[in-house]
Amino acid sequence: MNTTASSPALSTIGAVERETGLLKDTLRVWERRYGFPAPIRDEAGERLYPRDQVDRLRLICRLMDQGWRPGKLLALPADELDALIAADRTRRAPTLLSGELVAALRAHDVEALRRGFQAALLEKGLKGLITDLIAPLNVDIGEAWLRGELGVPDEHFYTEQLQTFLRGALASYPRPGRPPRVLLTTLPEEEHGLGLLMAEVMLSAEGAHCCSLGPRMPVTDIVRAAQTASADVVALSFSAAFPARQALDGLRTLRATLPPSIELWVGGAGAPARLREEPGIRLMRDIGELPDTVSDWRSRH
Amino acid sequence: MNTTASSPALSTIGAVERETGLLKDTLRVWERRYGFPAPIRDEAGERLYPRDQVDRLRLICRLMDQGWRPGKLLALPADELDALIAADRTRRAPTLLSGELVAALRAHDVEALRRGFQAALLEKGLKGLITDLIAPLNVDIGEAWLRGELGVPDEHFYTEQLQTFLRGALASYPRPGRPPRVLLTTLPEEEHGLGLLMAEVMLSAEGAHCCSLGPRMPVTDIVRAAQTASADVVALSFSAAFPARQALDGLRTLRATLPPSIELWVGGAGAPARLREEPGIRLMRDIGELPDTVSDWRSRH
DNA sequence: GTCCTGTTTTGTCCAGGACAAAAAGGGAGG
DNA sequence: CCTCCCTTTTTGTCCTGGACAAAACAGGAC
Repeated sequence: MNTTASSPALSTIGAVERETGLLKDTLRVWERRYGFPAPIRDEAGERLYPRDQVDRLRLICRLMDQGWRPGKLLALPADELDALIAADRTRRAPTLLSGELVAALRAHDVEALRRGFQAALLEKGLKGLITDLIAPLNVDIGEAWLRGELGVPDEHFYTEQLQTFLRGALASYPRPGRPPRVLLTTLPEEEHGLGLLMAEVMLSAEGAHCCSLGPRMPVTDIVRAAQTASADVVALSFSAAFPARQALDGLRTLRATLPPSIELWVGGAGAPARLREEPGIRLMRDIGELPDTVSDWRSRH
Repeated sequence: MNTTASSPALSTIGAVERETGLLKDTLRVWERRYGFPAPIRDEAGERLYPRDQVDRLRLICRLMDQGWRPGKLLALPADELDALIAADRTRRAPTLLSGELVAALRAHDVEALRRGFQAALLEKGLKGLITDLIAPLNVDIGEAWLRGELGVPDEHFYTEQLQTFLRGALASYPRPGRPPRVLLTTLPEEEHGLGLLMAEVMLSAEGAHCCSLGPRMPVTDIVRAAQTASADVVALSFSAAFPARQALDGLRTLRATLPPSIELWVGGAGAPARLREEPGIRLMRDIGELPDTVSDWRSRH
């Protein structure tokens, strides 16, 4: 087992920030308040975080994503933390994720995954593939990751293969599409582009004209791009971890800046539910609603 | 009045950090030492950066990427800075970037771009497309962006379309490949995946077996993944902006941790030149070297 | 030219205090 | 019982100004 020397045994506070996403200030204030993490110091008095503490920080981040509060977790001794992770692991039951698929992911078996996608495509068609297989699969994989059954590389590997598959489908679609012209992107703080890609495939399958800008687009630029591309609709996606408040603010600004004639469609697990009441914004709770929304748009034009 | 929107007239220091990549500490120390940026303060005494200062910071970052030193730039009055940018704009002449292509990018014309790629593919083949068109085009587009001829959305749009095109090619490749088995990824600090994708296409064109993990992979996980996927080669890519020192450190750690039987190939504009002398690491200055490197590997096995 | 060495520049880190935003808790009223 | 509103606690982010190490530069010797 290769527990030595990889991703250096001691990390500076900056490295830990980059690795865990926890700001330097947060790391320092946790240490002051809760006594954890407790990095050692170099000759100059600078913090050096041992790898096991960084690992534990990662566990803590996981549990926080599930609603635990830092105060509780940081006060906990290491073994109780492990117990919590273990408890959580048993609580969540895998639903769709078959043993074969997990095996394919863990072995990084390009072929097996491709075959799986391809088979589902033939059986259900492209839209069915996304709504019935990919969408629930993403949820399951996220949960399996939380349970610790899948590692970082497994998840990245899945994302890559899925992307290649979906983009392959996209590339072979007949172009150009017909209205509505849809501009797809995410706000600057949202870096996940997979939901966006799924939406693009669904829209293309409906024959819509798609123009994706990928993730991380400033509001000003979205507005400008929507105008130069003469888009009918701007579609945004939010992943689960996106802070609801930020989403709401960004969307309101965007809605206020965007010409009223351009519609604003929003989806993804992180799309704030409060959006229902927001005027001029169309919220989709499920990616399966996309085709109907397109038909609806067309009947109105 | 949108106080916390995505690109508001006033940004907090944290927002500026996320937007420009300059650390909070750096922003504060610049202010202390050079008197710029000079944000206003809210009632609580917290910095609020006006948009024009953030824009100027972005200009400064641009010039720094070209070798200017912050001390010079920050002491400069605004108009001289503009003059510098203008001078730079004239100095660099566009080489390959045709007027039509610029137009297609700015209009976000999906079709025109696709047709361009497709034509080049038919004429030169996949490898030729990448080495003769895409690789120099990337450089040109980067420079056009520096000159201010292309905006953020234009560049994102290009990236998206190119990705769809390349992945489409990838999806239609015969599988599985034959040895070497190559694992592709980037270090955690490197988020650009386009170079990686180009490499994957080149390798697939050579018939190699590729397994891409996408960007941002911790060293520990790279090693583990290379072993579980029984890779013969780990290939890493670095974009131009990557700090040379960090690259060198990461690569040395990786080389030391990776079993000696697994080769380490490195490429991209940000791959540090010093790597030449590094034992056990194969540096490619140009993506065109990839096929020869594969042949060489095969003749050795 | 290339290599080495001293100097300047530059980025990152520290401590410990402050405060605002978010979450939790606790009634009052539908 | 749930929902709304208010208070308290928790939590993250920002502040100052000092320190220092790494990188870039400049100058001199070979």
